[in-house]
Amino acid sequence: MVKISSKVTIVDVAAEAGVSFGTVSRVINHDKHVRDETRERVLSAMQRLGFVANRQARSLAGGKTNSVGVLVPDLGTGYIGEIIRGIDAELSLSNYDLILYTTHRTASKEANFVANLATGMVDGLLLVLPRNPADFISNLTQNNFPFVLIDHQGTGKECPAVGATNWQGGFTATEYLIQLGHQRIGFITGWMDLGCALDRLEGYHAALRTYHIPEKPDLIYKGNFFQQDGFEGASALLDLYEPPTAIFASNDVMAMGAMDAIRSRGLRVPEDVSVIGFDDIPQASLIHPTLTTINQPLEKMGRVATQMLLDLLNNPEKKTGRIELPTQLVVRNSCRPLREGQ
Amino acid sequence: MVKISSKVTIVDVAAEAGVSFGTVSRVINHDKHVRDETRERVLSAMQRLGFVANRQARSLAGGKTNSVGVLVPDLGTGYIGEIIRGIDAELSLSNYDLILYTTHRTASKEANFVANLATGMVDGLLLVLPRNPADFISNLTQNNFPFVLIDHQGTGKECPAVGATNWQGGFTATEYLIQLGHQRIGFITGWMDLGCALDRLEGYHAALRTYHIPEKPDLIYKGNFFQQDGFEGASALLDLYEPPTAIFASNDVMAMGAMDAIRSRGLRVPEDVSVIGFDDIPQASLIHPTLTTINQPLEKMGRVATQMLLDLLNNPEKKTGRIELPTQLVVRNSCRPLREGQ
DNA sequence: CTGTTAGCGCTTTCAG
DNA sequence: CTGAAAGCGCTAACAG
Repeated sequence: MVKISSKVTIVDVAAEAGVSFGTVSRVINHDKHVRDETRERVLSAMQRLGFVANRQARSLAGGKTNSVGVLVPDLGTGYIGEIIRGIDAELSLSNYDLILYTTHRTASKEANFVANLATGMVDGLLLVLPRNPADFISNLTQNNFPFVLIDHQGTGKECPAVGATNWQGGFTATEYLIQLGHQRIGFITGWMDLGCALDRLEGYHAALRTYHIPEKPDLIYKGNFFQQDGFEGASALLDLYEPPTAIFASNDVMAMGAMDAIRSRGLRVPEDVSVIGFDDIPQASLIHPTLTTINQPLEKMGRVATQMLLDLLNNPEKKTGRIELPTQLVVRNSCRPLREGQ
Repeated sequence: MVKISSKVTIVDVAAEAGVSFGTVSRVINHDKHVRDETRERVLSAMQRLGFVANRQARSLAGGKTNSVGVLVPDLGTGYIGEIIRGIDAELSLSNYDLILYTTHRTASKEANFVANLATGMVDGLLLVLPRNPADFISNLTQNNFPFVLIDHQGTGKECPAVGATNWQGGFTATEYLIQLGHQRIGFITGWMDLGCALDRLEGYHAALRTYHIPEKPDLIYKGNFFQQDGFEGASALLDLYEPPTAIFASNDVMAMGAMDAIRSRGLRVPEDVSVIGFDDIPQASLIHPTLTTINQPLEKMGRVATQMLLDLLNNPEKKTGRIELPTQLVVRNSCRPLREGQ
């Protein structure tokens, strides 16, 4: 078992191996200019003494921290958890530590965070769904500080980011509903300040147009990604003179809200109204009926973003743009073909 | 806006303020031995230059890192997310950073983690649901390394930990069902290696005894906290010659599995079978019907544990034992009174 | 109260 | 290839 608080330093190792501590440092840093025999001797000394390099000291001297900061808005939903899971997985492969900052969606926190950043606490940054990234992007870019945005539509500027094909997902979901025979398809939007919400809506529009289905503005309800919006949206849609036979919610949480609204009116899902979501969060397969939705590869997005960042850390000059990972239709039990006369 | 990568050091500040850098250090560390006027001068100089102390250096020199490590098994469920949320909230109040380690429930990761620990990466440790804490506890205790366990039954040793009143929760849930008129109450256990699972079962037994309801071993199904166990457990229970009229699952996820099993047999929740869970995870209120359950104050547990740790960090000698936070019945829609002749 | 002097443990030149 | 020396930015005695 590894002993805790082993205060073995390179000096101890050097003594044990009979070399200068500079040589030990070289071995630690995989410097080529060490004779194999010497390296072996040092390595075995390290082994014997149970040496573990002191990160603090390495950072101070070397000017790097070996840890990346991850800024997330929240931890409540499984959504973000999935992304972090991916980040963590990739990071643990590369000897970087993960320092987590939560903004709780407040601007003051974000500022505080930037200050921390300035401390040189981390070598790079992973920004998950930043609230208003514009503020930071220019600052970060100017200072040439490595960072990658996750799941946020770029603000026009070219900067490293990973997202999902939201437009395609919106299209696919709508198309699926159309192919099931639905024509009156309600849509509950996400928070329209976010590019992803916009793209999903665009995808919906495009599918409608592709299949020559008349678009009715009434069928679009403006939500904000919260469950309550789903409930209210579906309620409003069902109150229409010609209510939709299917509802496409911009995220799973709203889809759940919609399902509740539908049932609270004595209707059934999917018999009376089909519901499709977006995200494929873990609970999508846990609810009843299980939710048909568009899968966003959250975990993978975390991984890819991390890879991009590590790459950036190694080649600071490297230019990288936005990467979009494919979304995918996941058919479960919340949608069914339109019945006769419905 | 705070400038990034401001390389201002205490030396710069000292020059700007016209004092020695030692004095600046004193100001940073809230040392009382500084004349107010001097302090002001330094403070304003810091302000002007946008000084931010370098954590690495402070750590190296001062022997502390100003960050606490949080070890979690996983991030998939909202369960852990809630706890982290509490930890994060409390930590952000105290200028400590949170370094997250995920074990993914593998022993090798835990070992790796201990090694990291040895590096002196963190000042203290928050261990969320450790897999086999016995290995670490002795090691940590021997080295007098500050740590707090979260939601794990102590292994008999007295050590700082926070948990919930699982026994009480088990009792309350069962009692609630009994008061609704149920007599045949099925129980799906959690992973019995965990103290919390055991306690919940004990609570169930106690309630039955208290109300003089005969205990039938058949009504207890051994699960492992996974949804699948809930499904299989409920299926098995419903296959009994005298099936239960209510099912108490040791956690919400299994309760959801149970609900699925019930419905897949054409029965309804709660009309035909009542279901109660444990935890009150976020999705408990999102599913249909909403789940009646026992609330565990996850977020608060995180907060309290963090407070304990910070306390420990300040008074290393302080002895603290296990703290149990109250669980609470949350009545929603998955239970109803027993009908005549049921 | 404040300046000075050692390091903390390691990376990086710069000589050999 | 390897040793020696100079810091990284800060804390913590120790003198005044």
